[in-house]
Amino acid sequence: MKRHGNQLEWALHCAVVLAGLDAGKRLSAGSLAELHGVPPKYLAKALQLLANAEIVNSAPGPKGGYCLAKSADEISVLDVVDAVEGGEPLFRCQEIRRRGPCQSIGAKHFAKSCQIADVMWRAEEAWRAELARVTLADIGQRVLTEVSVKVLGVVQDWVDAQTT
Amino acid sequence: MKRHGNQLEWALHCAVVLAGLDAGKRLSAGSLAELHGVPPKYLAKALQLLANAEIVNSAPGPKGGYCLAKSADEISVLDVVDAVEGGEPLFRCQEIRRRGPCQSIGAKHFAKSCQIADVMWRAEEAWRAELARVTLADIGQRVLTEVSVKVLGVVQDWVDAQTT
DNA sequence: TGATTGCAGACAATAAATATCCATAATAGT
DNA sequence: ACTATTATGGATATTTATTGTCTGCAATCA
Ligand code: FES
Ligand code: FES
Repeated sequence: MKRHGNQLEWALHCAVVLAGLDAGKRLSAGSLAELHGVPPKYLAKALQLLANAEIVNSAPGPKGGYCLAKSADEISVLDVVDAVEGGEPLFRCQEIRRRGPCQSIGAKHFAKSCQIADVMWRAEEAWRAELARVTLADIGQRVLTEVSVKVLGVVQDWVDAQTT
Repeated sequence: MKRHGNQLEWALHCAVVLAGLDAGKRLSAGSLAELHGVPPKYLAKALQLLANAEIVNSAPGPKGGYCLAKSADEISVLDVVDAVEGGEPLFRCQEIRRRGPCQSIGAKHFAKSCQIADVMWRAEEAWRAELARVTLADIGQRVLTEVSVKVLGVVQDWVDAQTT
């Protein structure tokens, strides 16, 4: 089976699409999957993560589907990333400094975190800070000014057709 | 989102240990593996990546092993990360914006990169900048001041025993 | 020469990501 | 009340990435 891509990219795109939706309207997981050309059942899992994180609001039944749970300027890209990735760090330290000849040394001598992990985590904080600084509203803004009117029109028409 | 494997932690620790080595001395892959309590044959793969990236210098035969290829203040943490992870980006965009109802639109309408990928890559640049700012010498410095003398002594003695 | 070590590639095992399926519950329209 | 639509959560299968091992070869040193 074809390799489709990653949940994070899907979730971010869905979030931005939902941010551009008219108030009161919703899009189903199936519609969002078709729009992005990804497997519907699997995308539904990603959307569930967003729903659990209270980034999107879900409703079952006909006319159900997803919409943003709060205004687009209250949702950062980091919120979406953490929701999908479970907030796990990029760098995972397994405390290898305690092994080998050091494994007999008492834990009290290793109070602080490893200096190497420190560096990696500081960098990760810089990454997160950058993601926290951008909201879905910011991206929506840029999309409106930077994406060609042709693409914008096709997507808008298609979304309108789905939400009638 | 790509997460970092354990090889990175191993490689970083090895690099810092080599940075603290007396001039002219070397440590074998087996010794470094024992010091960190990791599988020797697999650690050797990581060390080969560092050697290919010309971060460490390798020598075969008895008295062989690894030492830094340049001075510790010329090697950034980013250099090691890129060597081990192959310089691949954390966020991989699969251009899902071109699928679904948009797939019939000509490629010329999609000239620039996706606004979402832009955000992710800007954040990644912040991460890389932070890693580029720190050198092995910086870490060595911090280790000397922050790690307990007990641990420092055990490691130093053990390294001395390996390099006689 | 024999022992030690790094190198490269092939291979096997394990973990993680990707993808599907199903049973259940909620909702809207009839 | 009935049906069609949709989200949810769990179970499961499939594919890919990571982790780990093995072997043959070349370089080095005593
Ligand atoms: S022990 Fe994990 S990064 Fe040092
Ligand atoms: S198409 Fe890949 S991030 Fe938008």
